[in-house]
Amino acid sequence: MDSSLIAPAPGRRELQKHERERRILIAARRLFDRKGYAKTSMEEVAARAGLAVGTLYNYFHSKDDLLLAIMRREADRLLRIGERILADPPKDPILALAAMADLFVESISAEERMLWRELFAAAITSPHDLGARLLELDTSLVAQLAALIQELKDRRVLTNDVDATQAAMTIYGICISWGLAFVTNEEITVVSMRSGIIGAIRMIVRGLLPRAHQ
Amino acid sequence: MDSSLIAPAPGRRELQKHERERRILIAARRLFDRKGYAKTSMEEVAARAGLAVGTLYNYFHSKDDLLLAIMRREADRLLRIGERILADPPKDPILALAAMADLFVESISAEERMLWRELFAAAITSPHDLGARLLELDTSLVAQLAALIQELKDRRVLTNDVDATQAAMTIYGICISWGLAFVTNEEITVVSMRSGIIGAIRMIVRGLLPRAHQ
DNA sequence: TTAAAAAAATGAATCGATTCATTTATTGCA
DNA sequence: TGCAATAAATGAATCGATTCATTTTTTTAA
Repeated sequence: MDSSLIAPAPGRRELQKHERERRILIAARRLFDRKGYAKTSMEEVAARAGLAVGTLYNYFHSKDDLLLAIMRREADRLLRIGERILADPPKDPILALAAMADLFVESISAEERMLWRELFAAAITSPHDLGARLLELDTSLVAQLAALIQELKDRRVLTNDVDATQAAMTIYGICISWGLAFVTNEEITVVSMRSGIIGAIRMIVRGLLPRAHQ
Repeated sequence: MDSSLIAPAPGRRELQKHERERRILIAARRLFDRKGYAKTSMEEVAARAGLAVGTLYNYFHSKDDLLLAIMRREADRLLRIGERILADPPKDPILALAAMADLFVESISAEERMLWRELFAAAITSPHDLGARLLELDTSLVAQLAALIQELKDRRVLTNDVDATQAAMTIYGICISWGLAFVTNEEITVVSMRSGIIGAIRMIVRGLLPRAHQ
């Protein structure tokens, strides 16, 4: 008989671990989507995954942690697309920055806004834990944005006065504040969030002061 | 004998109500400051206020609601100062906008940042409840900022192209994102938050495009 | 193959926010 | 003043996240 199926063989444990983690994530995802994050209890997630509650905590430190794991995929996808834009950015600075902002818009609208809302709140509440892990993402995105702006400066498309990091943080901050508005306000659509962000970018690029040559 | 003290007189209930609300707020404030919001239980607040837990809920819908009531004062002060700035704004647009932003900085740094952090998180989690009430404040502040920008446009200090509301939302968004960074990151000081915000305002006012006349 | 060791799973217990049926206090009125 | 009506206070009960001592499974080594 095949001992790898009947009798436990070395490595079995590792496989089981992945399989269970996957099962937990799928169960949680399904329930969070159907009933909402707050209304879903860890008991329910455990039941759907065919495990005991305590077991969930061997895989994820907390309910929020479970949520982060679910949302993480989207965030990673985001960074990869960002790399691509960076490799060959649009010539127009507004379009280039808008392309980066679109990543943010897409990722935040790819999942239930309720889930992002809970994730944001959890990240704020535990800055050392969840928050720190989301911050890594922020930092990477700001770095990408800063690299793009530096590139545009080098091409003389943007003024040399500007500090690329500062500009990146500012634009990213605008994305965050629109993102927060979006996830907390059902009246804000993906379209209005997008045009709000792009409008702000256009304004920043052009400036508020009257132009001599106009 | 004085019936208003010994025997219940009409109006006694009303007085008692205010007194108790005050006692609850003071007790909660003291405990939140000393032990932190999360570590303080409603039982403790009740005990310190000399009441039963259930009674707290006759005065405040939830623990978060209690927190909001504590922070509310600061927010109202903010709006009143905003009115004053609006009445006689600095001539320089950057200084004028910075004065408004300073309000935000002051109010957020006047209390324990941990309390703002919890309040922000709670507002995000319950957008219809707490969030809606904080949103009123945001809306008022954006309106003040927009009024200021309109004033600067009328004086021809800012370009006529700009949409005052859009600019106000953008600048306010930057304040919010810095505020979030501040409350979630101990390394960010009041000074660095302030200079970050003012730097961003300067950048927005001047724009990123190269200037013909430079 | 088997027994000890290590890892993982388990679910009862804890802790805290919130609810609600019951009790107590206040008010309005005769 | 005394009684019914109303408002407020009460704390035991509920519900859910999280912990942890115990049990079960898997691995290791003889």
